[in-house]
Amino acid sequence: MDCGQIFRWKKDEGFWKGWLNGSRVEMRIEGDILQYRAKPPITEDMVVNFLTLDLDYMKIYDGLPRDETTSTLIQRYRGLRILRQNPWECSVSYIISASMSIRSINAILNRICWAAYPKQEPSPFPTPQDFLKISPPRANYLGKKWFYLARLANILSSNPSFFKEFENLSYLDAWNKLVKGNEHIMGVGPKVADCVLLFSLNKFDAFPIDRWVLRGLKKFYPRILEKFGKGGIHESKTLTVHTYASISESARMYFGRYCGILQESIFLASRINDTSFLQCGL
DNA sequence: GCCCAGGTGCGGC
DNA sequence: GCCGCACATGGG
Repeated sequence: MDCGQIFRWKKDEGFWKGWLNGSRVEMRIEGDILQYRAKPPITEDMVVNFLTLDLDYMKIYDGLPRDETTSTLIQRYRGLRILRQNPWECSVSYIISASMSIRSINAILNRICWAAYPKQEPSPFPTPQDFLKISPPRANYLGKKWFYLARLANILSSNPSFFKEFENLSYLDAWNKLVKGNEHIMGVGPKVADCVLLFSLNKFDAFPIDRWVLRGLKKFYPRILEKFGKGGIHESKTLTVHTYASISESARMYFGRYCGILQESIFLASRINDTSFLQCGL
């Protein structure tokens, strides 16, 4: 809930509190029991869907490779799940996320929500229509990103089912459409596209590669990267679309159909040495 | 002040 | 196609 997959959830009095389909939800785990508190528009099916309780993670783990590193990661992060987010909110979050710290992303998203609905506290995430009504908190706030968010909001208000078109596509078709096709969204590059596909469009074979995952692959799975040559991939330089797609494909070949689920473990394991991350308490 | 954060679009070769 | 750069924000 607070490691950067989804944003704006807070732990308070033992409950994780956040938003689901525009309504307030609180949840916690007591022993083996998952409890949630929510009002009528929220159904149990929604909670089940949000937490991907329909997925059999034990079966998914069984399908992952048997090497020692993978086994260790599975053990260490057992219980870590992919959350099914709203595609619009997810896209906004990750368009903003580019080259930002997770803390900043949270702060910015909270600010946008408050700007849209200042009377509600805490504020839900704005609909595309309501996003278009707000003006940036100050001049040039977020720079070009603000413009990208407005473009996306415009697309969605004229075509609310924009993201539905991606549901029946294979991962690769969806990714190509988002990154290169006519459906390209400004601000959505190779990595953000993977996050949107994995976290909101059911593409569990998406494998987002950010600086942490790249470091993690280098450290934990050097063989996956070896075909790119020694020192062929420099951390400080951004990957070209071609190289990105190639590494992503290698990961998919090695980890299989649910590589996206293991990706989250690699992300966390890679970040665990980072001091700013230690404050998260994971 | 300087470096680093869940990268991307753009212009110059 | 690849490379280098600007780009906002906020914490260490």
